[in-house]
Amino acid sequence: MSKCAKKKYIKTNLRQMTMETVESQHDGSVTASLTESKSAHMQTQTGQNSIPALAQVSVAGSGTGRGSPAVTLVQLPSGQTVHVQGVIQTPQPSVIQSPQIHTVQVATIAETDESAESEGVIDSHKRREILSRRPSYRKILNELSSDVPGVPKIEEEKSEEEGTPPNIATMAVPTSIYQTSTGQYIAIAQGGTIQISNPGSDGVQGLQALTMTNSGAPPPGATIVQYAAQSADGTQQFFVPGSQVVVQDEETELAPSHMAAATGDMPTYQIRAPTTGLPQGVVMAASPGSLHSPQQLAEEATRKRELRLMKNREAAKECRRRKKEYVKCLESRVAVLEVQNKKLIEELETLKDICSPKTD
DNA sequence: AACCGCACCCGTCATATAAG
DNA sequence: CTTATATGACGGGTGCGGTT
Repeated sequence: MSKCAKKKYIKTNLRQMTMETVESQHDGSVTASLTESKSAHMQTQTGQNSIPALAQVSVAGSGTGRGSPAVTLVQLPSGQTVHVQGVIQTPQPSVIQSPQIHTVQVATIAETDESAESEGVIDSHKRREILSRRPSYRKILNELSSDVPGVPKIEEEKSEEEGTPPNIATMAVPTSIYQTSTGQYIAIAQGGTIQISNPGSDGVQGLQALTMTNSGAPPPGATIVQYAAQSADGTQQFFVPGSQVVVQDEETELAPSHMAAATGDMPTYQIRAPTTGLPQGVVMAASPGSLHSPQQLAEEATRKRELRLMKNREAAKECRRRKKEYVKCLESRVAVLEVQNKKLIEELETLKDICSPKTD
């Protein structure tokens, strides 16, 4: 294993471990430990505040070791003491449990000592089956959000606070999306707008838009874009319908008046008459249904693959964003539960002092 | 300055999960 | 069942701060 790989291995395991600890706290009966990678593990005991029947319990002694199930001593208001075992036990695959399941489990265990233990075993099997289907972060977070007021939910649609960047994933459904031989993406919208997304840059920042004002409205489904990686003069060319060529200027050359200039640092483009034949490196993409030769089929397959990669790239970004949000949500939840737990413990101590006079 | 460890980010692949 | 989407895992890159 190379050094880098080893580093990755350790890093990944650490993250997995911390996440599992986070997950453990969802069952409510184990310690909550949470940090993604800052490794400032704060350990706390989560309160059972959401269950009225268990409003007055003392939680003590918990095992959090990886590999040893967490056992928590819960003292019921009646004075009965029960051992509550953490539901999630290593080396169980990483699972995330919703608070609802946790509620049921704790309530069941609290009934009696022995029956609770036996039922707990059965329940754990059921739970494992349930938990083997890992819900998405969106669902988890939304569940958490419904529990904790003030925690924003992850919406299906992108929030507007992100400034609605011209993202391919969120823009009005384009007529066609094409991938060039150099990895750039060209999306042609219904209105004749050409959007060019550069790989390597953030899909948002790398997006450039062209508006064709004289393209003559090609029939839907018949758009053909031909792209040249770089012509001899160092420019980039896009061949668009109407036997025209969109040429990316090298630097700050002003775009002609017959096309909308890109704003800011965006490169400018010109529509020129096509040069002789197709330049080398041209990728021709056609709408489905018009394929003939094996070469075109191969190109179509490549295009599909690139499209899939692009989608997955965006999905991965979104997934990471959600995961971050999820972790933040858990962190805030832990903080809230810590405070609540502290209060409950203090309250319990007070009640103990009041209700249990010394029997000496 | 060079090196190292760490944290973070990204793209891709494989696969689990959801949707149709 | 098939297809689309979400996510874990992995490898690679970058930036930063500490150490030599």
